[in-house]
Amino acid sequence: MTETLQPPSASNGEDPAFAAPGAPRRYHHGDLSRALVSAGRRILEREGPDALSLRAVAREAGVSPAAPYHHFKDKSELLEAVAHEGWEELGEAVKEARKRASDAHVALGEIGVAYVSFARQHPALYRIMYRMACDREAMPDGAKTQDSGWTQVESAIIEAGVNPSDERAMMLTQIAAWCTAHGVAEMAGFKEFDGLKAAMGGEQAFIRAVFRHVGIMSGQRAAS
Amino acid sequence: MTETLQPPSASNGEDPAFAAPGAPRRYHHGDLSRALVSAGRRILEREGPDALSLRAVAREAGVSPAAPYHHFKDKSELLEAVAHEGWEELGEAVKEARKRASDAHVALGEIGVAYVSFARQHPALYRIMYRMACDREAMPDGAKTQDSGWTQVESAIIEAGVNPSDERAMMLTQIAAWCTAHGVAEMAGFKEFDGLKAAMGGEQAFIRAVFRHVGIMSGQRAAS
DNA sequence: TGTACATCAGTGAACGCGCGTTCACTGATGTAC
DNA sequence: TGTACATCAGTGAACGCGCGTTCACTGATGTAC
Repeated sequence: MTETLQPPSASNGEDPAFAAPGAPRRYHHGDLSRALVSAGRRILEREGPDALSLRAVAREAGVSPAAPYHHFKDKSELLEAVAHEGWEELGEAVKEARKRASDAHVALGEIGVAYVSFARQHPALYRIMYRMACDREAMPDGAKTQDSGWTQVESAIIEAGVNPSDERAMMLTQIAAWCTAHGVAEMAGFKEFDGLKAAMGGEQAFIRAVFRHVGIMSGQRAAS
Repeated sequence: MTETLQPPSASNGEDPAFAAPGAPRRYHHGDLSRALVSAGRRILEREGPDALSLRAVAREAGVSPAAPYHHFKDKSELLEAVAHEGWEELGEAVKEARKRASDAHVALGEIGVAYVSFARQHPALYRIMYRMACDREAMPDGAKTQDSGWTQVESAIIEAGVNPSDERAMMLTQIAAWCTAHGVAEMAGFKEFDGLKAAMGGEQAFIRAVFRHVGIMSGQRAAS
């Protein structure tokens, strides 16, 4: 039995949490906390949000159902961690999009497209990110920390010409942007739109067109 | 035992499905199918979407867990029926809003506000309406029948000046309208917006302002 | 109008399942001397 | 450098629960004669 356990200086890479699937695992995992979160994401990707149970996550990580309790208070804390990672990556994508945008007037649009693209690439993850936010009826913490999507959008709005001391205009523009992006993100996959998507040469073009049509994200109304 | 059963000509109103809670029920229910749907809605209202199990619905309707199977193939068919009723009512609200709108250029805005108001008044119902739509990645059937929201919006778009034979513009405007409405509907409850809502004198005013800010729903861009 | 009988719409007990969580435990690790 | 021991991070069995669904059943209804 001890034969299957490896010494601390195992040869399976520097991060034992991501050892090769078949490789025997050490009794102490190394970084189970992180491994659980990424197991959760794998389940989301493969089986969707409804399959994301605590037991399934433990199973996927190759660990007993009780093990997660050494790292998370309960199931919801684990799910929050998964969602949090999602928001961080979404923030990263938004940041990149903003960097890419040549001028301030197209930045909001680029951000919107990046946002929706992320949601469409990780639909199950996005779903639980939002479900947890809706459950507490608040923006996710991860969306508002420094460098997060929220902050990025705030800067982009200012750069697009909204007076930053006009609190109401700032807030309304933020809200309008988020609502639009969320709406498009959740509905872009609907079959009804397949024809239009094809006619436009892909989903990316379709998303752009919807944003352009909505107006706000193109920047021209941002300074209303 | 037979004493608690009533003859067919019971005195508890014409619709036996909605008899007074305490009143003894006949063995044959009368309209269990409908009673189950409204029991489902009561559960949604009271306990939220996660509590909506088939057993809970049967319990709420005062019937054994097996009874629903005489009316619905399985759980999901029952949930579809609940969602369907939701879409019908939403369509009704949209229709009313359109009637109320004095001129074609404000109709889309009015529709948007009505849509969001419905979602906000029945958040749990709206949640499962949408969840089921997302599960099959398509607009709900109930949204597209005659007199439904979809049809109403279509007409409103035409009246607002979009050329009905320009399929792409029609479709894009439809999509933009739905995405926006959905986004606002799901996010309007977030705590972050409480301050702004209060400053504006209520949620209704807030919703209107967001739509105005987004642009599309005010009609001025509908004829792009 | 009364009776026999098929059909309808319920009952309630049971099935197997996967879930979240707890518990006493044990192997592995790291620190003090 | 070696040893004793506290602490950490796992195990695996068990708990009670509510779920969706099936089943043989039975009471109520409606129809044919």
